[in-house]
Amino acid sequence: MNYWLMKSEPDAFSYDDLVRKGKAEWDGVRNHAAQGHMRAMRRGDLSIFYHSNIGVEAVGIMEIVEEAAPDSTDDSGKWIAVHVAPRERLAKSVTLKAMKADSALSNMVMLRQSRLSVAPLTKAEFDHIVAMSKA
DNA sequence: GCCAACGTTGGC
DNA sequence: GCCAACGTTGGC
Repeated sequence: MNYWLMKSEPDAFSYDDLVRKGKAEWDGVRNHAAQGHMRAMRRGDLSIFYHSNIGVEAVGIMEIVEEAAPDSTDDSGKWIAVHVAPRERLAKSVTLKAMKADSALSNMVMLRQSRLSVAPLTKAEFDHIVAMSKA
């Protein structure tokens, strides 16, 4: 199983919105690196849900429930999307500041390339963020 | 609102 | 195929 981190601006689509819907298409990703990561996702993989711009923090865990398929918001046929479902909200959100300050996360792809909206996490990084949310 | 990082576009 | 110009993302 693989682990991921996916960003959304909460005023467009928040973790609460995902909980309310129960399942959602993660659409609108128009970056080749991020698309590559989404193509590599498998059913059952887990992802951190991260709020960008507002909050700037990891807020929940979600599960990949459907693998890459054409993005319904794309007319060109070039882009794919996956479907996700909420797993659990983090007891305490983990801020970008806290992640940057933690040496255990110094190689995290999202910290090294802040504009990437879909990024892989190692199992150790994923577990570490979850542990931080419980500290 | 500003700016750094980075992706895309288009001229050559 | 290079690179300047420009647009977008996202943190602050």
